[in-house]
Amino acid sequence: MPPKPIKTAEPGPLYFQLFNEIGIIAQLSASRFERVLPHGMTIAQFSLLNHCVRLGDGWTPARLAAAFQVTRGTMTSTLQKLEAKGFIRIDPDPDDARSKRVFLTPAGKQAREVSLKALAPELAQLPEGFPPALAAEILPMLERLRIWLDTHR
Amino acid sequence: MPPKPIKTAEPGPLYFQLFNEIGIIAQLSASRFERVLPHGMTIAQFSLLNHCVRLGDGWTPARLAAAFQVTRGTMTSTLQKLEAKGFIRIDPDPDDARSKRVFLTPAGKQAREVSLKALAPELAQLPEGFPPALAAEILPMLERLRIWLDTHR
DNA sequence: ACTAAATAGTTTGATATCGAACCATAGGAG
DNA sequence: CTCCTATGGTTCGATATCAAACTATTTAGT
Repeated sequence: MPPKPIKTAEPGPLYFQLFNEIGIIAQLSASRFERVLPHGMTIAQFSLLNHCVRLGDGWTPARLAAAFQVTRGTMTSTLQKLEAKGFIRIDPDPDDARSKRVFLTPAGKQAREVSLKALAPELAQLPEGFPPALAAEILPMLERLRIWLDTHR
Repeated sequence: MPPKPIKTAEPGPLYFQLFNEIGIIAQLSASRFERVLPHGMTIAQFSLLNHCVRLGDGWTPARLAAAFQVTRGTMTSTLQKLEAKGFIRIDPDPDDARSKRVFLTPAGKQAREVSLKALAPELAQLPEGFPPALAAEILPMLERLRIWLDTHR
């Protein structure tokens, strides 16, 4: 049996631990948020409303699916839920008969506001355990990782 | 009513963005890993095998559920799948009649090896986009966040 | 010693998500 | 113009997960 090569370090376990931590944090934060969100409002639904408020609406479902890294099927489902509640309106795209456009309704904007208020106390107690400075520090690195994962499929 | 403290900035959006990135990375990495894992092997199953190899077996399902931050019901399901494939053995706990103990079988250890090998190429191309040094840098911060989220429910 | 509360594991019903198949439309290549 | 490929959206079946209810056992309080 060959002797173990003297590596600086095996990076495998490191990355594995990294993704493990990230997975657990995602799970913990999701369940935390969903607990305080108004009944029937899920993270996916709120995120979509939030996205449209912050970046403007009129997006196509396909672009929304890409933005949130979910399949188009999943996005169809999410949009149907939101439309059923009257939070969004889905119009045909005038330029492309295959496509559609998603618009917020006043009720949708209001639902987003309510959800935001419900989330606020949860976010407010976070800095005590994890200072905003730290969050600001790791955010660019996480972005970098996300972008790389996204582009290199 | 006390006057509003003069904040430097609203930390809300920052944290929101943080959890958003983390959620997307979790999703991307999970689907990435699951694509290369041997058929029928899920992240949850592999993680459990890996956990038992690295930290030793003989754990109770309840402790495993806590370690992976899933419900006991979910852990029951995962363990049943692994037991059906002959990758683990579940014995009664001699000290506590309510409890059980989970042990790896040789087949389980081997399945973990095979999965690890399947994962290796995926991990190997990661440093090009995200250097191990960066991973090592953010890992402690993520741990801190995870621990805080875990303890402060 | 007895009862109440906590804990371990399972089961059940609901749901969010995925992957694959499907149809309709758009855009090029010849 | 005609096909061929790419794209947008939907649907369907499978699955992993959760929350809640349930049984069995242990632990603690009185």
